[in-house]
Amino acid sequence: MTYTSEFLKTLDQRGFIAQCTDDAALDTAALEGVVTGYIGYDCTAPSLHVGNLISILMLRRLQQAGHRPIVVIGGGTTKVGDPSGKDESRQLLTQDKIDANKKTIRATFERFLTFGDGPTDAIMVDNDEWLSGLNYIEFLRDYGRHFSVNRMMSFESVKLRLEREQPLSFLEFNYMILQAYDFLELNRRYDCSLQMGGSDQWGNIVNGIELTRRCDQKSVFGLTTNLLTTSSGAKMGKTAQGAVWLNDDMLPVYDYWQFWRNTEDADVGRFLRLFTELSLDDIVRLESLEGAELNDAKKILATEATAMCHGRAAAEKAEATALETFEGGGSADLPSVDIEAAKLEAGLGLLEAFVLAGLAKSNGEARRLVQGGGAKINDAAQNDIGVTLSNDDIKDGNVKLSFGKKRHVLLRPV
RNA sequence: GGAGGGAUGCCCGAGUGGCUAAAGGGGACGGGCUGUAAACCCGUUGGCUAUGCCUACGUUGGUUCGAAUCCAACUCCCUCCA
Repeated sequence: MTYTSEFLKTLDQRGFIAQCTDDAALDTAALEGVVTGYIGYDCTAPSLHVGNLISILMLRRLQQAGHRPIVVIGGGTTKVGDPSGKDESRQLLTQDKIDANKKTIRATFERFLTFGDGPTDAIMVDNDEWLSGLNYIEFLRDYGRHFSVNRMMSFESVKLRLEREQPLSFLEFNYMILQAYDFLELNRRYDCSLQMGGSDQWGNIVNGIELTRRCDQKSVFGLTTNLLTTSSGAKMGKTAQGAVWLNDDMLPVYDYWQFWRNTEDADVGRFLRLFTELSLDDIVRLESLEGAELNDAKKILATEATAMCHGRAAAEKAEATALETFEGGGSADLPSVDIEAAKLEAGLGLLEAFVLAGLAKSNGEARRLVQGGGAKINDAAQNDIGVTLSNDDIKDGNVKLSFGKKRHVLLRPV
C-alpha cells in the first residue's frame, strides 16, 4: 500500500517493512499525532551486534519522523530466554552478567537516539521493573487466562522445537507471555501503541497486541522487519572473528568498516537504504554502478554505516586505513596488539606471533595458515613455520602480520 | 510409575571390538580466479615442547592384549502408556 505518514513512508521506501498488523490504521495514527513505539532487547551479550541494527535504526527513524521511541532493556525477560529462532535452550545467565550486559548495551543506544524528557525524546526502561515483582497466581488469573495453549503451540518458535524434537522448557514457553505482558504494561505506563522487531518476533508481538485488546480494549500495532540475510542466503553478522559487535571495545572500528566494505554486490542498494541516511536519489545512483565501480558504493556504504555507529571521524579514519592497506601498501592505524619487547628481542616464533596477535586461535590454526600460503610478515609471504620474528622485522615501530588477504594486525613491541 | 528410542567433532550425521583424530555433508578458514564481491575450482578443518605425545564419541566404573563400539550404574533428552 502507499503510505501518507512520514514514518511509514520512509520505512517502506527504505525496505524496512516485512509485516504490519494494520498498516492503514498505523499510518493514520502516525499522521495524526505522536506515536510511541518500542523494541525490546535482551541483554544476553555485552554488546548488541549488526543483527540488532535494523531494529535500532527503526527506532531512530521513528524518532526522526516526530514520534517517541522506547528502548526496553530485557533485564527481566533475559532471565527467561527467548526460544524464538533457536532450536536449543539458551544458557541461563546469572544476574551479575545480566546487570553488566545491561550497562554496556545502554551506551550503544545513545549514539542512535536522543534521550531526554521531551515529548519525542527517547526513553529507556527495563522490564525487570514490572516483571520481577509479579505474583504468580495473580498473574495467571489476570493474564494467563487470555492465552490459549493450543494457539501458543502453533507459533513458529514453539513449533520449531516440537518438530525437531528438541526440548522446550516451560520456562521458555512462558517467554511469549511475558513479552506480551510487556506491551500491555508499556501501553498503560507510556501510552505505547506500537511494538516493532525482527520478523522472528511476529508471534510475540501479536500476542502482546491481543493481550492489550483483551485486557484494556485498546488496539495497538505491530510492525516487523525482515531478518538480515545476504543475497546468497547467509545469515548476516558473522565475521571470521565472530559476531559484528556494535561496541568498539568488542570489535575495532576498522573491522566494522571492513564488514560493510565486504558487502556482496547484490546487497549494496538494499544495505544503503537500510543502513545509511543517504538520500534515495544518491542511493539509486550508487547502486547502478557496475562491476568494479560498485566498490566505490561499498566504500560509501561502509563509511556512512560506520559513521552512524562510531562517529564520522572514526569512520573516516577507518576508511583511510583501509585505502592505505589495500590500495597504497601502507599499514598505518591498523588494529594493533601490544607485545612484550623482550619477547620479540629473543626471537618470536611465527606461529606464536599469530596467536598473540589474535589472528589465530591456536598454533595449529596458524600452522595451517602458513602451510596454506596465507601468512605474511610485513606483506612478505611466509611458507616456513619455523621462521622467527626479531627486532629486524620492526618497521615503523610495528611488525605487520597478515592472515589471508584481509585480516591484518600490527604487533607493537612495548 | 511403565515400555521403547536416543546422546558422536562447530552443526547434521555414519560408524556396533583393532585398519578411527573417527566416513559423508554443511558451515568456517586459506589459496586460485576477480573488483577487498558473488559463483566456481583446489586445499585445510582437536591440541602440543610434534617421525612422538595428550585430549575426544553424555558421566562413572567394568570386561578385554585392545572399546565410540560389549556390560553395569548414573545423568539428560525424545516418543508412547498410566
